[in-house]
Amino acid sequence: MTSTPDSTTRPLRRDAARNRRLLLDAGREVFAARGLDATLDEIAHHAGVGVGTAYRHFANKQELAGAIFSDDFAQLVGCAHEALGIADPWEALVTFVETTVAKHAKDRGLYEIMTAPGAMGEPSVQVGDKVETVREALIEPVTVLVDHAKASGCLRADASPTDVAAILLMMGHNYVTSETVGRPVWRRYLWLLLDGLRATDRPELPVEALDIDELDAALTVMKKH
Amino acid sequence: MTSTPDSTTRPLRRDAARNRRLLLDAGREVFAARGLDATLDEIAHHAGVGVGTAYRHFANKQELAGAIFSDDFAQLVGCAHEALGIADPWEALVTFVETTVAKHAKDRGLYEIMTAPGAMGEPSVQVGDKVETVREALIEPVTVLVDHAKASGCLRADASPTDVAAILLMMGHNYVTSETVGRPVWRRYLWLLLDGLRATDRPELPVEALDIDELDAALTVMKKH
DNA sequence: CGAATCCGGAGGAACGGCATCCGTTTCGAG
DNA sequence: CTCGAAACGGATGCCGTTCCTCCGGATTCG
Repeated sequence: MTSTPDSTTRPLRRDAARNRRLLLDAGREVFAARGLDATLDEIAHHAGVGVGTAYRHFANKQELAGAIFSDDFAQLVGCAHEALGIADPWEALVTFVETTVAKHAKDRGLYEIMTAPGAMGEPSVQVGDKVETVREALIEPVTVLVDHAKASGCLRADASPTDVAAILLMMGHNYVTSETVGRPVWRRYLWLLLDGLRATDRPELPVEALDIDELDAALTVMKKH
Repeated sequence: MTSTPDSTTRPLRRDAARNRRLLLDAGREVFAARGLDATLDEIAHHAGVGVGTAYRHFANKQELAGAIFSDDFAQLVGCAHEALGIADPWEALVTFVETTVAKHAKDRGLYEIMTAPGAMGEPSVQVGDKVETVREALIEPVTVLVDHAKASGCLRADASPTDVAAILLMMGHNYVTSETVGRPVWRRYLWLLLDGLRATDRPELPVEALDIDELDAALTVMKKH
């Protein structure tokens, strides 16, 4: 009884710990570069370990992805709430959108996992005491952000929180482009989209925005490639 | 010598002709619905014929796709040139973009083939006497459209013809959404994008537009999924 | 009617990803 | 230092996909 062996937290052997870290790092890099459909083989090789090792540490890709991206999720949700503290409502909204998009631009895996719900083991975050989907956790703050911006008249009145999601979606195409041309072209098009969102005596948008259920349905269909 | 047998144009047997037509129709439908990566097997089955028949009529998917989409290409290029005849420069530009996008919304295959250069046997059109890529054929008229709109002050001064391409690209996400929610949501976001393009004392866009070569490079990379 | 032509769909070949298994190596407690 | 437990690694098998061929039998048309 010198060391009460805890059934849940085993004291990992040194090599095991090292390899686990190597795998996580490699996973981060590879997912960021090639997206979620990178192979565990690929990641293991990149980490300099065998595939078997990878599978001993993580039951499958989903688990690895979960371990890797949960931080980013938390950060993003945090950012949304921080943005609520910004005085200027337009700046608040833009800040959130821009940092999110910036993260996506740097990390293809993050974009894909946030964009393909349930595709990779239902991305989730700790918010307070309960665990939620990232999207669930973002709905509320984004709604507030949008409402404030509309109330203050800087965001067009016919905008909707789901429009933010749609924009995040649409931006996807620009990340690959930006990488291949070696210039953050995505900023141009984000700007363009945001300019479209601005309120300056613009005609009303022709079709009603998505509601949350529709958005979910749409995302779910998309994940099936 | 009653009927000089032409080596290039054989008089197709009746059933063969019928099946060929069936295949083309089925191809149109299936490509439109499921995109370019539909299987020839799928198309054949949908046409009510065997796979073998499909492969006797078309060496592969590319050939079938070519036969199917060349019409649309021609139409689109035609539309671009017609738009040049419209008096109001903004309306001219919007007309072209909107009809193109509308076609894409109805036909996922068309979107994909125009968006993934060389992915499916280099899409081409007859323009006058020479054969060009659709994109090649569109560059010139679109450039003129954009220039006119800028000159007349209705299009923001920092817009570029490649922005039109980028918009076409970005719109891709909205078609699946529109289908699944059963409402042409794509119109909303096209509108949003166009509103972003409008000229009303807007801050200049933060990053320079793509040039043609960059656009090509980007598309080429994207086609590799 | 008969020869030329076409049909159809079972199935072979090639591929790529996922996950396992087991002989070998490394760790670390005593 | 020794030895058993733990971890390693990658060859290997499995499975789902897609592409395309092949050939006995049906159709067409002169």
